[in-house]
Amino acid sequence: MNYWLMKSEPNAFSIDDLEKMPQQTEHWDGVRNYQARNMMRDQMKLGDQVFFYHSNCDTPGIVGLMEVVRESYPDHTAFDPESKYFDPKSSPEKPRWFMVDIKYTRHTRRVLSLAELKAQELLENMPLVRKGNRLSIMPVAKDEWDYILRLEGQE
DNA sequence: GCCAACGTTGGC
DNA sequence: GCCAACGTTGGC
Repeated sequence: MNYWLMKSEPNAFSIDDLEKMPQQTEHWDGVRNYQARNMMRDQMKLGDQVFFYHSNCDTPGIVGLMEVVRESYPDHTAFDPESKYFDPKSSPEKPRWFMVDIKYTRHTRRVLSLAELKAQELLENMPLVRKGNRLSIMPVAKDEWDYILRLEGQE
């Protein structure tokens, strides 16, 4: 099993929005970065566990847990000229962009802020806390995953 | 293939 | 709102 972290701006789509979706499930569309796409397309598997991260907000940080419930398939928003994610270079015959389906598991008991994560020596190798990293999807090592869940239990 | 210009991300 | 860090684009 793999572990991941996925970012979303809560203004656009928050953990609360995900919880309210039918089946508490939504497709993770709009990824337009090749590195992120490749991980999603090639490595995200059914049952993989995912941290939901709120970016570009008052307190950026991990706010919940989710699970991959459908492996990658073409991102149809790329085919829609009305969509802000439209990409004329992607077509149903030759899709360029992909998405997975994600299901809500739970909120974390508290927000694990970026500031708190940055203060953890054991997390210093996470791309998340490294300067200039802009990946919207990134792998999380199992020991990092476990460490963060233990951190959640502390006040 | 190089690289300047430009656009985006995202913390602060 | 600012700006650093990147990624992408396109002229040459």
